[in-house]
Amino acid sequence: MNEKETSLRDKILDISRHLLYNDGHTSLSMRGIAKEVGVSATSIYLHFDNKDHLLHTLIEESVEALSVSIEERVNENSDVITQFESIIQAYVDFALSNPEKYQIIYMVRSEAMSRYPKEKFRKARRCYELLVKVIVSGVQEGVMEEEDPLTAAYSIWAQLHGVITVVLNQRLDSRINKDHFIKESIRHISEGFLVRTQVS
Amino acid sequence: MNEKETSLRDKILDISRHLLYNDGHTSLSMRGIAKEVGVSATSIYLHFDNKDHLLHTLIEESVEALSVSIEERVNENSDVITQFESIIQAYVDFALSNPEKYQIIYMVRSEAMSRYPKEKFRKARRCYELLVKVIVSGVQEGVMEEEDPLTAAYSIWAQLHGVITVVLNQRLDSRINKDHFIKESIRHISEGFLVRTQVS
DNA sequence: TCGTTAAGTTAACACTGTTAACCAATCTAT
DNA sequence: ATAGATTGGTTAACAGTGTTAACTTAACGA
Repeated sequence: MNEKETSLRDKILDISRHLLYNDGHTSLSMRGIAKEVGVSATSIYLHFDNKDHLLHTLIEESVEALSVSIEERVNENSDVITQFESIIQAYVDFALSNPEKYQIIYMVRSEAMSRYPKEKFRKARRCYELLVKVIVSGVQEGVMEEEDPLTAAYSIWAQLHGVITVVLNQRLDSRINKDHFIKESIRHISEGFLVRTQVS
Repeated sequence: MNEKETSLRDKILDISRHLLYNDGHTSLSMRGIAKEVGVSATSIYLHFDNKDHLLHTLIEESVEALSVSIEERVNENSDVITQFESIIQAYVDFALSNPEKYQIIYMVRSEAMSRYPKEKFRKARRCYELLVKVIVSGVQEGVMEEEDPLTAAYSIWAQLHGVITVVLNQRLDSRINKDHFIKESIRHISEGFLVRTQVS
């Protein structure tokens, strides 16, 4: 029965994620989730301590999915520049094709995040460390010039996050083509970190 | 009396901004604001249609302050590169020295923002247009190479926003020095848009 | 001085997260 | 096999939320 029927816990998570993404996180209510799942509101408390815990679990899920998605894509090629670019591309692709999961990472912010257990942040650092390793290799091979790879890695994530936020939150000017914006932004960001090769 | 005593409306806005920034926006309640102001909860409805309207007013205030702050700083010097850099610096400085106001622009997101009156977004575009003008000048003078200045402008804002978000939300690794991170990020971002001058 | 308006109030409604108390089924150990 | 504990669910209740309706009370103009 546990095989065919997905567990209540998972059902709660799935429906919560949908509601959270579609209706925003202030209108997300335990009662609303419960009704959608078809169960009593208090049943949720059998699987999650409280609303915070539920949200934190959603975030954790998303971070894990993002990490995996990036790790899958970067191992294949061994050329350091394409590794660098494929990490960036993987990050952006994940965000754009899993907006629910990506947004959730940053959506439930400030208030609930201040209560987010600190040790879970460390899990998210896997991505950072992967990028750091690539940057270090890049510096060794002379295609990058970073004195401080850790700072550089965080800077790249931050810039990418900004770009994605603007796109997903639809704060782009209507005159701007979304795909063009993304492509140009990625180009600028990675060019900002690669040593320029004199072309002409 | 209207001179010495600040209006109730302004008092509500001030206290709301503080509460919003300090306690997060889910724990911000009309009743809480009212209690802090020292007035009945329903009195707020005499000045704002509802909670959304109150939040939107806070955002508008902040956007206005940001715009003014940037415009003040960029007019003085006429060299196009320093103009470009001073816009960026002004944006970052505003965000870091007015975290309450800056964060509020993006804090009340997703759910409330979808109800944010569209025409007010246009007000925020003043910053963008200023930056676009500078980029166009930069291209003319040959210090930049942008085919699409509008897209470039949005890309810069987005990247800066990402960097600032990471800093203000304290999602930086503890091993990273904040000021160094900011300086390096700004450098990378603006270098990504300036034509490289062969130094050596 | 009467009517209108402005700025505030209290009472109430329909929500919210969360806890306590309870119930029924299932598993476990004697 | 059966008594006891555990599991997974329930309903009722509490305190707190946004918001509306109805009411007061003061100031102002005709």
